[in-house]
Amino acid sequence: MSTSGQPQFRYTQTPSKVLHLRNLPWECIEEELIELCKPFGKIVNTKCNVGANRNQAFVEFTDLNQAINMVTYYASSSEPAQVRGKTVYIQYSNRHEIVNNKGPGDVPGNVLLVTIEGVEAGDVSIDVIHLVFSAFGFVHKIATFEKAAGFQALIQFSDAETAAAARDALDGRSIPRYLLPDHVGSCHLRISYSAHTDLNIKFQSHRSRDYTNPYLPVNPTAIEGFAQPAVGPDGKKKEPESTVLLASIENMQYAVTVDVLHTVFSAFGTVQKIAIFEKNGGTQALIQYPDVTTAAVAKDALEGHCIYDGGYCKLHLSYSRHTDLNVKAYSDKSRDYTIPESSLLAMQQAPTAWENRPPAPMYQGSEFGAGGAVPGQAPGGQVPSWDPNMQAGRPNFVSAPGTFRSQTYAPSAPAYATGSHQPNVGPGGASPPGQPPYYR
DNA sequence: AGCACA
Repeated sequence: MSTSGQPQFRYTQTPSKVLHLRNLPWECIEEELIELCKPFGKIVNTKCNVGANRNQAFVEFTDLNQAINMVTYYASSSEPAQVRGKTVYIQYSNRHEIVNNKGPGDVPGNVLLVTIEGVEAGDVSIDVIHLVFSAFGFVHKIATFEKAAGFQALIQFSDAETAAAARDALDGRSIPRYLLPDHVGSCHLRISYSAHTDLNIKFQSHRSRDYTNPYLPVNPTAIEGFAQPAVGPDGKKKEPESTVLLASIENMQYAVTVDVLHTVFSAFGTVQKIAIFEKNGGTQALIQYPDVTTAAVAKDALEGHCIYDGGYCKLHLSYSRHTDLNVKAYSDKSRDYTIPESSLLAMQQAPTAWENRPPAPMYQGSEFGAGGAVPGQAPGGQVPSWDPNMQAGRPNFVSAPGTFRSQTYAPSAPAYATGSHQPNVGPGGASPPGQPPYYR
């Protein structure tokens, strides 16, 4: 018989060596928490920018007495605890240790993963993204893509400091309205760190840009308005050949594993990579061969055939627009047979290859083979997994009014619409190169 | 200004 259902009342929480701090400035950083708390004892862990407004934090002392000292001190002090001039409210946390202090997206790096909420890929041009983020320093590269979380961009800066300045200033903010199409409501930026350090941009396109290499070839199929469906002599859509086959598995009464597919497709040559994913309620797989010829042979030989007798697991094959799959070397849904098993552990730091697709204008979807290090998708900052959402693309890609050729780069930075009230620019005292935006 | 979500 406990009274566990009883709510915690104010001022009656049991002491904990973990303190809960609230009303912090939203740009508060760990160092400021430590500065505030260390007079009372040793801090073993912190978690800042907690909550939807990022204005809460947790601080964990080595022992309970230190936490009690801090709480009692400020309970009777005439000077309230402050960070950046804001009064900070301190109480015991209802937990006794800080768990999971750093997720993958919290490990600082020079590449930001930006999720632009509430927009479609066509709503925010890469030039707008470039403009917004250039306020904090030279943007080396940008890659955009769509996945379940929404429209996302990886933005590469020179260093982690510049990236952090951009993140601190823009996370939770909106892109200024005048930079967006009228139909876009709000578009909040959610920014975390990517595990990438150097994006591999193969082409300048409406989805990717390498500003360090202006001579990088333009991918003509990736320019808005240029792409037209490739049509064969018979008037049907023509699929360009590829080393990567897309297999749709029909009537899948039995589990089809990576190993099963490897066995089936190895009959025609070396299988380099396999990825299995769900698409529209069905199961599909991508199978990569070293050359187009092998892929063509396998495609013709297996098309319409069943993996198991009795019409089970019938294969329908087409060429994928992927040219090089970016898959986890070893998982239950994917395999990279080109990676020696001995080096699987070293794969942890392997960079993502931003693969371009061959000229395949009927696919207006992403030309990239992988997503970024999305929290929850690439735990521990490991190699991002191949993203099944990339496969089908979006046939009805909405054209953005500005193509990348006609877009000019305004030298001045935009103002940011925000509900907050921070007059400050250049967070943390660091003065970013370029023109910092004003916030109002 | 009121408790983290990988």
